[in-house]
Amino acid sequence: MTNVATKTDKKPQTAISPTRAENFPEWYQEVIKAAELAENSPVRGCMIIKPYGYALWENIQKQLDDRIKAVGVENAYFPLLIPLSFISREAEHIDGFAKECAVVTHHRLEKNSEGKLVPAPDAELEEPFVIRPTSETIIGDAMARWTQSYRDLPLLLNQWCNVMRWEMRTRLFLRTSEFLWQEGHNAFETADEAEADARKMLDVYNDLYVNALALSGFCGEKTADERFPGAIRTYTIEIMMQDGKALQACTSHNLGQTFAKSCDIKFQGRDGREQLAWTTSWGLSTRSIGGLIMSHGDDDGLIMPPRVAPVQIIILPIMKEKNPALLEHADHLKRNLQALGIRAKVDTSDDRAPDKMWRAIKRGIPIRVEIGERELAEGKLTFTRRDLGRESKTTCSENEFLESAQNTLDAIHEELLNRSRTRAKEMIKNVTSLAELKDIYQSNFSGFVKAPIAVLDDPDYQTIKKEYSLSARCIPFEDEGATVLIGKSY
RNA sequence: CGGAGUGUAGCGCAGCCUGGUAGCGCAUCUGCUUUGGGAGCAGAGGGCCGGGGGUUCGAAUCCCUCCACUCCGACCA
Repeated sequence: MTNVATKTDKKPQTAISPTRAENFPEWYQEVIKAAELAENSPVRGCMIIKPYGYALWENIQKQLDDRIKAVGVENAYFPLLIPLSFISREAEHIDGFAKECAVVTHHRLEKNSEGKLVPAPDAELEEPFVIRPTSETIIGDAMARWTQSYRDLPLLLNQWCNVMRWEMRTRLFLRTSEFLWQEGHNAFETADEAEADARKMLDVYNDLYVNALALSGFCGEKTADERFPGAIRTYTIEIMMQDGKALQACTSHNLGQTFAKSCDIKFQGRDGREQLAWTTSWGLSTRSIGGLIMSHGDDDGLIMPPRVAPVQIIILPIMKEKNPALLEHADHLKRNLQALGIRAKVDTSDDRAPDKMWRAIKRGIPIRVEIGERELAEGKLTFTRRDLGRESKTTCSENEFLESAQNTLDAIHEELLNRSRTRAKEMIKNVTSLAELKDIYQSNFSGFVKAPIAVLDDPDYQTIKKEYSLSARCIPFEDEGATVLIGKSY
C-alpha cells in the first residue's frame, strides 16, 4: 500500500463552525445539523429524529437488545398513560417527578364560541392520566398481579418506549421533553439477588458502551442526593466529554422494597409466608447519542463508532460525467463488502466529488472509499479513515481492501475507544482536600476531580458545589468507596 | 422560573438608532464551462419583516402587548 496523502502548508478548513475550542455547545448543535441526525420540532422541547439519526438509534437498540436478552430479560409493552393515582402511590417518587409531568385531562375536543378547538368541558376525565415519565408504577402494578409464588420470580421485563419529562431547558439528544429509551424492571425473591442484578445490568451497559459505542466511562454508585427517587442505591456510568463535563450515560437502580411496598408486589415464599419482592430498574436513552457526538466528534463533525454506524463504508465514484462502468464497479464492491457483513453504500448522487466527500465526513462515516476512472482500470481504490483524516489516505488494490476492511473498522473502534480512555485519564485531577478542589476549579479547570469520600461531609462542600456548579458524579467502583468523582455535568 | 439575547426568502445575516414600501451571502432552478479536498460566469424563482394592538399621510424601523426559540443559571436521563 502506498500513502498518497499530500501535505499542504495552509491550515485545512474545518467543516464545522464554530470549532470545539471556540464554542462547544454551539459546535454540538452544528454537528447534529451537519450530520442530519435530528432537528428541533414545532413541539416545545421535542426533537425530530431524522432517518440517519434514527438508523443510529436502531443500531444502538439492536446491540443493547441482544445483550439484554442474553441475560434472560424479556421484552414487553406497557401503556403510555399512567393513572394519576399510580404515580401518587410512592411519596419519594412523586417528589422526584411531579414537577415535570404532562397530564392528560380530557378525551374530546370541540369548538368553542370563537370557533377555536378546545378540550370539551364535559369530556373531562374522572381520573387524569400522566404521560409516563418512567414506568415503575404501572409495571409494578402488573407485577403485583403476576407474582403469587416465589416460583414466579425472578420476573425480568424490559420495554422500549418513549417517555416524557417536562424539562425547563432542552438540548437535542441530551435533554428533550420526550425521549426514547429502554427501561428494564426486574423483581426478585431476595435483597441479594436484586443488588446483584442492579450491578449486572450496569455491566451490560458498560459492555455496550465499550464494545459498541467505543466509549469508556466511570462505573460507580451515586451519592445519596443524586439517587433516583425511591431507590436505595443507584449505579451509573459517567462519561467524560471533550469539554470536561460529565454525561450520565445510563443508570441502574436497586429499588429495594420501595416499589414492592407501594405497588403491592407480594408473593408466598419458600417458608409459606407472604413477603414483598425486591425490584430493580435500569435505563439507557437516546442521550447516549449525545454522548457519542460529544466524545467522538471533531471540528469536521461527527465520527461514528463503526459498530453502530448506519453506514460503515461509503463508496464515492469520482467521475467527470456519468460513467456506468464505474457505477457498476462501485456497486459490485458494495455487494462484496455487504457479503462480508459490512454496512456499505455507494454515493450515487451527481454531486461534485468534493461535496460527496464533505458530506461523508460530516456524517462521520468511518471509511470513505474513492474510486476514480484511472483506478477503475488498474483495479485499485483509495480509502480514508474518518478518525485519522486525510493523512490516512491510502491507495491499494481492491482485493487488499476487501481483505482488510473489517480489520480497519475494528482498528477505528480501538482508536476511538483509546481516545475516550486517554481523555478520561488526562482530564481528572486527584485532590486530597476540599480546599484543593476549590483552587482547581477557581483556575477554570475543566474536567473531573477525584477527592476522598469524606469531602462530601465537609460543611463547605454544598457551598463550593453551588459556586462552581459541580455535582458528585459517582463513587467509582475502582476505588471501592474511598473516593468520589466530582465535576460539571450535562 | 431568574438573567441575557434573537425572531426579516430553505439556511445564515444586514437594514431599525435617524419611519418613505425589501436587501446581501449560501442554497435552489436554467444555460455554458469545469470536476481526485467545499468550482466559475450569466440569468431566474422565492418574503403576511414572529402574532396582535397602537402612533403616523406612511411602520421591518417608534410605542404597548403577547408568543416562540437560543445561550447562561436553578430542576433533571
